[in-house]
Amino acid sequence: MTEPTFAELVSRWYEENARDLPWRKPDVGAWAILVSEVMLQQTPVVRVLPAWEAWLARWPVPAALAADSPAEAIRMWGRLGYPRRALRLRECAVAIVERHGGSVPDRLDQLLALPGVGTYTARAVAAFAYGQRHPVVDTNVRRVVCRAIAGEPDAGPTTRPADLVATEELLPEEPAAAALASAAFMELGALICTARAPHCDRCPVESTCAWRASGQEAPAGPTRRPQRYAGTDRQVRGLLLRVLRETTGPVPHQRLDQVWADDVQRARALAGLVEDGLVEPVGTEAFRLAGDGPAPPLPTPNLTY
DNA sequence: GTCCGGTCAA
DNA sequence: TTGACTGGAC
Repeated sequence: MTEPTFAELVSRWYEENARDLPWRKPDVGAWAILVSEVMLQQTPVVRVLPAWEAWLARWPVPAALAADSPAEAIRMWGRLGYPRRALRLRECAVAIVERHGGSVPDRLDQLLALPGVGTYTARAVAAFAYGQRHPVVDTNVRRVVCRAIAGEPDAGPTTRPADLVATEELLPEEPAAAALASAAFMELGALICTARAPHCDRCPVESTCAWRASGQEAPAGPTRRPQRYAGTDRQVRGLLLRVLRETTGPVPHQRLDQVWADDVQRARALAGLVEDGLVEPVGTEAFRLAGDGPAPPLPTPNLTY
């Protein structure tokens, strides 16, 4: 009898303990999975859930989103944060229509070439939507592998090629089992092997965890600079965008002036939104969400002769 | 106040 | 390699 592997232990735990998330249901297509991965990039599951449902109800296929305006995408993004993701997801839909006939590609290089799709998301879609064998490494997986295998207290701030290799070595050979294991690693990091207060008493690999065995050392020091939000351009961008989102069409600049008192910072934030393609000037006195114009005129039947 | 994280551009 | 990019939960 051989000992169960690390991936087998975590996968068994996953099958008993995974959260019941809608994008994990068996009949969910690649587009829905791609949308969920982009939304989850920097955002907790609970906030993504309603936005994902609404987004896919409105745009069930990439071509539907590609045909709609950036403004509508930004509006539907709501308060998920990092609204450039909405813009990129729409650009991604356009690219999928133009390059791949409207179907989410299944090749890693083609996924990586899509706007807003990076190392993590490309592998997540290839694995979870298409059942391919790829290491899928987000911050949770990096932490799990770093602790349980290397015995180190903390993973580095970014995913490095070595992290992909270390994770790949843990995957079962069979592609579907590998995809399941990747989902299981992520879930373990999200629910048990959490950053600050891990629940080792409920961990399926506690007995083989190198970090646990070595005394569960705390991370050496702060690995990240303190993050601030209040008072930053980020906050001002958010406030400006909220006003624009809640209005259809142009908003007079006087109304935008009310969201933030500091003229210099407000102007800088607004210029940044324009620079990012989220907002566009209308004349000299107003701004609107990108493409939030009147519907393009329908071709009118020629009745004039 | 503190925590959180993938992508992209600089 | 570093920093910009949000907004909600705690």
